Amino acid sequence: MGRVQRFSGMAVTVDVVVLTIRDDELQVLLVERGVEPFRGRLALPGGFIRAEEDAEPAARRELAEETALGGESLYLEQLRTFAAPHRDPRGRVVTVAYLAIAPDLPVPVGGTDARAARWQPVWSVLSRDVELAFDHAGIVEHGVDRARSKLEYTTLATAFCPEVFTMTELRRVYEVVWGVSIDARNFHRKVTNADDFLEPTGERRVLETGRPAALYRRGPARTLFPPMLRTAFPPVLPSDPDS
Amino acid sequence: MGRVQRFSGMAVTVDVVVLTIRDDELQVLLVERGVEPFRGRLALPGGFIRAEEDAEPAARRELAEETALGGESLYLEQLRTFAAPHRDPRGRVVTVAYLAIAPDLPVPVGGTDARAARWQPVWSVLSRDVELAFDHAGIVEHGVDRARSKLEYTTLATAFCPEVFTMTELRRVYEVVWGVSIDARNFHRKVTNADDFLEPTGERRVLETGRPAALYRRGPARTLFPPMLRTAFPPVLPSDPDS
DNA sequence: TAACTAATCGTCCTAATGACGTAAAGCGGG
DNA sequence: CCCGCTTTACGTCATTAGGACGATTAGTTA
Repeated sequence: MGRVQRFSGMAVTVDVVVLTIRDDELQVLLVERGVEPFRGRLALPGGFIRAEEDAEPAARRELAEETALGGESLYLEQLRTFAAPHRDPRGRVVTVAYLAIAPDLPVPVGGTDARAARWQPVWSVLSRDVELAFDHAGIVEHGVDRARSKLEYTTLATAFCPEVFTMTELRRVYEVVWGVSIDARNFHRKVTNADDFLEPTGERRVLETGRPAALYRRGPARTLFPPMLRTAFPPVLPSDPDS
Repeated sequence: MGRVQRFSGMAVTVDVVVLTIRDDELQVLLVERGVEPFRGRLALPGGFIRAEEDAEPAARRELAEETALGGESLYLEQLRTFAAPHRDPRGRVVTVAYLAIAPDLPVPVGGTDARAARWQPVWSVLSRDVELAFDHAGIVEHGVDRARSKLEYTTLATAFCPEVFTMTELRRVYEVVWGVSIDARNFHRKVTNADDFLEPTGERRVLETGRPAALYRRGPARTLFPPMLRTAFPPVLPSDPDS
């Protein structure tokens, strides 16, 4: 059986948009590039898929190598593939982009790699205040768009939360990602009515102030019914047929 | 600047899941393979991305070459990328899968290519009664899944319809793709209330029997609000909306 | 003990929608 | 020309989801 490279040999990479909520802001994980092209510029963590490796394991491996983010508790889904002919000045590079959602991490992630990994508010990327390498800004846009959509009809919001969390923490996820404010009482009613979205742990957490909050963990449901519909669509991004 | 093939040279292809509704069934467009591997087996239309070509143009080109389907009125969106190391026995082939939706075509499509293109009911693929080449059965599953979901939140259903269509034709799209039956009167009310989903043409079509039906064309809306929620999720396999 | 804060529960009212009845607009046959 | 048949179009009713917002609860700190 002949090798196929004679048809079209292209480099294939993975890039990961890791989103989290820090300081009541939606933030994305970026690494500073140590080599040309775009040396010193911020970019998404990622790298080449190995010869005997599927795309998703490659995404988890690159994430672990560059940002010391363990893949275990990390939500990861394929976003879309970017294949514009000249998106990489080195030659033909096709990248499979992934979207990851992480809870707010107790320690700032530092790569085992030479490059420094850091969290950056997504608005600074979407507004182009921070310029990313390659077409990574567009990839971040797609990732944020996907996350915003999936909060509506899936239980993805819990991926932003730690193992156990309060109702208010979950509500903050929606508020921060969507950029809206939500009535705490209606949110509480709706979320507790949705089947298998949340499981009460029975425990409660005492905060500095106010009534102690009940603690929940994610339920088995992956789709949300009835969905959390955004009545008004906040200013976001250019429209996109995907997601 | 060095070439990048030294990192990981892989063949990159596109494959297209074209869905339509024929004979009140959801059908997928397949081509018979003329070469090894899987010679004679049915497969999705597709082929290698050219050196200076983006993925979506490649999908439209392959579709035109193999199935004589013009890309103009065709809805096309990226589905996802399949990159399992041994999905192609010839070597490392990564494929970017696309989903296309077409109205029922007046003439059966014949490829300008040597291979014959034909429509096949999706249930025959999903049930594995018809075995496709490579991992294409799984790709079809993803495509059908995507189409079913997007009927809920987007105006994708109109992509199954011709330029102008009746309310009943649109309702049949939902019934066939979801495999459910829908009350014609509630559907009519809901669809006409949704903003910018449909535009009445003012014309009406006289059929052999029954009251003439008003004709509509797609409105500008791409998302559907309020969405068409599936209350019950039907079995994925054999669909029989009648009876 | 009072003041304060945040979480939780409850009430009202409107919009959405499932179930289903009924009228309208074409046909063919007597 | 009316009648029965078929399919589309419109209406009614009852239930439910959900937005706005009042009131209560359970902790804290002063």
